[in-house]
Amino acid sequence: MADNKKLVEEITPMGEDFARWYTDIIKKTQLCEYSSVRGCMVIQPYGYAIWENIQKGLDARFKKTGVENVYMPMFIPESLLQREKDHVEGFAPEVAWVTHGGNDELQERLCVRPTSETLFCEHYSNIIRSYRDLPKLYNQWCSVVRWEKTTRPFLRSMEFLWQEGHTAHATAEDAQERTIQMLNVYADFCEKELAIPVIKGQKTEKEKFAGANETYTIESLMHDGKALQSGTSHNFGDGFAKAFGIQYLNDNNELAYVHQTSWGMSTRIIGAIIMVHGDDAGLKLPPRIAPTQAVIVPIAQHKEGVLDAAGKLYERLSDKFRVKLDDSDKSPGWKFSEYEMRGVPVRIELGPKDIEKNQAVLVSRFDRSKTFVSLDNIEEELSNLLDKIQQQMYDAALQNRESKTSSAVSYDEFKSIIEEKGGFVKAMWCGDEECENKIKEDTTATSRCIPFEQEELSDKCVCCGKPAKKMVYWGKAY
RNA sequence: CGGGGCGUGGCGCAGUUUGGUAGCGCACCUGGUUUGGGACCAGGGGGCCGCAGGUUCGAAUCCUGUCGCCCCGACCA
Repeated sequence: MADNKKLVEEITPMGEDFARWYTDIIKKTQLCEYSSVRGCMVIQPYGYAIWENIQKGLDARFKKTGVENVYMPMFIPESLLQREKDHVEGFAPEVAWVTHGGNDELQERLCVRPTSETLFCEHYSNIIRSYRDLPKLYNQWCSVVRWEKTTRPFLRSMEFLWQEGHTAHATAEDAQERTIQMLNVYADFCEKELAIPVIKGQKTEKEKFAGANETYTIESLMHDGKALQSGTSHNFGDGFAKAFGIQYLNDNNELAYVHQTSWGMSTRIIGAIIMVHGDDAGLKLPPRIAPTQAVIVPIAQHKEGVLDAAGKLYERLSDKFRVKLDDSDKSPGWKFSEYEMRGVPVRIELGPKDIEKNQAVLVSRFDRSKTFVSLDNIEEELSNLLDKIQQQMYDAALQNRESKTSSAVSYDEFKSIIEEKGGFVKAMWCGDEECENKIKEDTTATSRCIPFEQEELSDKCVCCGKPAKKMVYWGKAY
C-alpha cells in the first residue's frame, strides 16, 4: 500500500495549517515538550538523539580543520558585555540578568550569555602574546539564553543548544579564509548529512551580526516556502580585538591586533530537518543522522520462530547500523504508522512467510517502496537503500527549493510573487538599506543573502530602479 | 509589546448560555482472543475544573482580579 492516505489522524495536514503540522509532529514524535518556563523546552530522547548525531558530524568536521573544544562560563559581567558598542546594542534587549546571589544583591549584574564573544575575547587577551600563539581555533558546545518575545519549539526558544566557534588570527586574510572555510563546513554538513540544500552568501549590512564586519550565511527553504537561516559565520576583523585589547607581537617585533571570527549552528537546524523533509505522515529523517536507521517489525510474532529470527537479524544488523527491534505487543499496523511518523528511514518486516523463504521486506520511508531481499546479503541491501534514500531526500529537497525559487525584475512582479507564491525571489538590489526597509514594510520579506553565485537579472534595483549592485535572495523567513 | 483564542484525568475535548452527584474519546493497567497498514471483547485505575478572592444553601458554570499557554503581527539563531 503506497497511497497518500493520512495514516495518523492526530497530525494536521501541512496544506491545511503548516504551523500546526509542525507542532503536531514535534509533539507526536516526542522530540520535545513544553516546560513550566515560558519559551523553554524539554528536549526528549528522540530529539536529543538527533542533536547528538548532529554534534558528532559537526564536531568531527571542526576538528579536521584544527578546531579545539573549550568551555566558557555561562555568566558575563555587565562591564565586559559593554566593551564592544555594536555588540551590546544588538544583544542588550534580549539578555537575562542575574542580580542576586542568594539573598545578597550583586555589586555588578551578571548577564546569562546570549553568545560568548566577550568571554572568548577576554580570554584571548589573557593568553595571546606572540604570533606563535596564533591562530587560536576554539569552539564550545553549550546553551545560550535570549529573552525572546515569541517562541516556537526548536526554531526560537529562550534557551537553546548550539556550538559557537571563536577564532583569532594574525592577519585579516587568515580570518577571512577561516570565515569562509567554516561556512563551507556548515554547507557541506547540511547537504551531505542532513540532505538539506543551502544557498551560501553574505548578509547585508542591515542583517549582519552585531559587531561583525561581515556575516556569511547558509539559507535553506522550508516546505511552506519560508526561508530559514541555518548557520552563520562572521568575520569580526580587528574590531573586537581593539575593544578588548587583544594584541600580539608579530615577527617584526611590532604590536598588532588579532583578527577574529565566530560561527554557529544551533538546535534550530532540527526545525529545518522537520520542515524540509517531513510530510503529512510525519517526520522523514535523513539516514545519516536518524537515531534509528532501520526498525525491525516482526509479523505474527507469537508464531514459532519469528521472534528468534528477528532477534538474530537484530544482532547481525546492529554491528553496522543503528537498528531497533520492536517486539512490543502493539499490532504490526500500529508499528508501521508509528515508525513512519518518527521518520525511521527503513522498516524491515520479518514474518513467517519471509522466514520460510529466507528473506525480509525492506520498506523505504521516502516513498513506501518495498523490496524483498535475501537474508544472506541484507547488510549490503540495507546499506544501499539507506544511501539511496539519503540521495533521494536531497534531490527532493533541492527540487522543492528550485520550484519555489523565482526571479523578479519589476517591483510589481516581486510583490506578487512574495504574496502569492512565496519561496525565494532573486532580484537585483542597489545596495541601499532604504530599499530593504521598504521591501520589508511592503511585503514582510527580508534580504536572505547576497549569494556567492551571482546572476545579472537586470541592471536596475528591483525596488527603486537605481543602478543595481548585487543580486539578492529575498523571502519571508522564520 | 499590540490583536485574537484557550486553560476541565497524560493528550484531545464536551459540560459554562439557564448554578444542583464531573463526563466522553484516545492513552494507561489486568485477563483473553488477535497480529503482512494505527485489532477486538470484558474489567479497572486516575481529575485541588490554572490560581486567588467574591456572590450563593450550593460554583467547572456567575462576578472581580491574577497567572500561564497557543496563534497572528513588530524584534531575533
